[in-house]
Amino acid sequence: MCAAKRKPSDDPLAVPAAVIGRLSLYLRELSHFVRAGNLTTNSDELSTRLGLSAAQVRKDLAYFGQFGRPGIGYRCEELIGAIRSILGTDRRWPVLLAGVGNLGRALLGYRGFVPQGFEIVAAVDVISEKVGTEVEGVRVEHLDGLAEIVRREGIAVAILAVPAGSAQAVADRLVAAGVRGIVNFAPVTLSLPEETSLLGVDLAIQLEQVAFSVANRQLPR
Amino acid sequence: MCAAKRKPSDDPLAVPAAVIGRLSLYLRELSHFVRAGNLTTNSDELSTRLGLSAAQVRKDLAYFGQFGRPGIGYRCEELIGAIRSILGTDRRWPVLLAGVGNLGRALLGYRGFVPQGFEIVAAVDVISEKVGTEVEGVRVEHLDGLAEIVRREGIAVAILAVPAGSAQAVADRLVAAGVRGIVNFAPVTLSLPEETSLLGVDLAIQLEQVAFSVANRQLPR
DNA sequence: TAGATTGTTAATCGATTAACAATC
DNA sequence: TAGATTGTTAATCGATTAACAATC
Repeated sequence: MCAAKRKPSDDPLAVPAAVIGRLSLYLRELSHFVRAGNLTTNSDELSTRLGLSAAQVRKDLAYFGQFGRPGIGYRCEELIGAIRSILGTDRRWPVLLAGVGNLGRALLGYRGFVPQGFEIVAAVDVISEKVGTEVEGVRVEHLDGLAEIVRREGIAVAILAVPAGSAQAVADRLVAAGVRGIVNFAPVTLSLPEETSLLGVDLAIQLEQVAFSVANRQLPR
Repeated sequence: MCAAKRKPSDDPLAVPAAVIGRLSLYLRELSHFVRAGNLTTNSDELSTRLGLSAAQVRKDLAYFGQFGRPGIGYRCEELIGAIRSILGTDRRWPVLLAGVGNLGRALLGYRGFVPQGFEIVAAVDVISEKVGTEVEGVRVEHLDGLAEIVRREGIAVAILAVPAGSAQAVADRLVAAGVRGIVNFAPVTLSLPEETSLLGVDLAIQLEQVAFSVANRQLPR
């Protein structure tokens, strides 16, 4: 009746989340290399730049195929294409923004999304003064129109930038409207169906992590 | 002549970075519990809420001491105080913002920092039209005044929200001015002295991670 | 007391690293 | 060819989990 829940470890094809995180970093470095005019790179250069081991870079990439040539290394453009294809960013992702506050507005104006394949094509809010306005070329619509917007724009991924108090309710509505992945900037833990991808970005927590590290860093001896 | 570099594993007191990350999540949940009127909680409740195991919660906390009572659990307020003390956020951290663009402005207006002990008390930029203005009650000063600002305000931690192209140069100046930890929002890998704490938050990468997860999620069978 | 839940140890699991044959 | 660097296997390391005596 109820299918057994598969843990990640049940799936022999499962790739550790940390590997996917590093894939994004490799992609970013490779773009810099290309901009610097480099045609090829290798696991040593890539790993040194990122503070990893060369073996780790090779192993990470090996989860997905053979992208390098012994004795030569990796062709930057080729590897960029491969990683984009793995991440799924070789195509364009229309993104919905929920919550046009301070942070939401900043995200609407952020230039870094489009080159990576993401474009915020719609924004929703509940404040009537905001609804109907246009911010950074994107029309702000009412939250109530969510399902129609998601269908109209073919949206799979949303950014949640609403106040903490309404984050869970809005997240539920996003899921109900068909959104399949959410980047959540509200400082709350969301409960969502397992099949919804969720990544939390808590700005205060980022500062906390650095503060701990500063406070506990041993001084060089 | 050159002191041997200590790897984290050399230090028997070293706590895994992942543990510190979860500490922030425990703190956030505990605040919610308190707001909901709960006096005590336990490793089961905390872990379920966060999708972890109860053993992990207990083990994480055990790195730092004994905060619970067998048969009872943890007193929320008490544990909050303990975690704040561990993270170093039981005191106020004055924060410097470098880069008053779209994102910088949003961060200046973000209400979530102060309750966690962080206050942006100064902002710097290089654009002369911005210098001298006041944003969200914070005066924007010129980057050239960095060292004096850091000294004057007693700043240890900075947020870097400048364009990618100038991030490394500005980061170098932050370090030279005495900043000891940086949260970097520019989509570049920074090279900084080992003793500087660094955390990168790349907004496009957050979306990439969710996109991968959405694209590769197995549909429920 | 009986029930609940901790802190901690030992066992398991998974991820990273080292090493090297294959090969450009 | 000699040198460089990959992909991959086996060894190591570290983190998570399970289990349970201690104890509120």
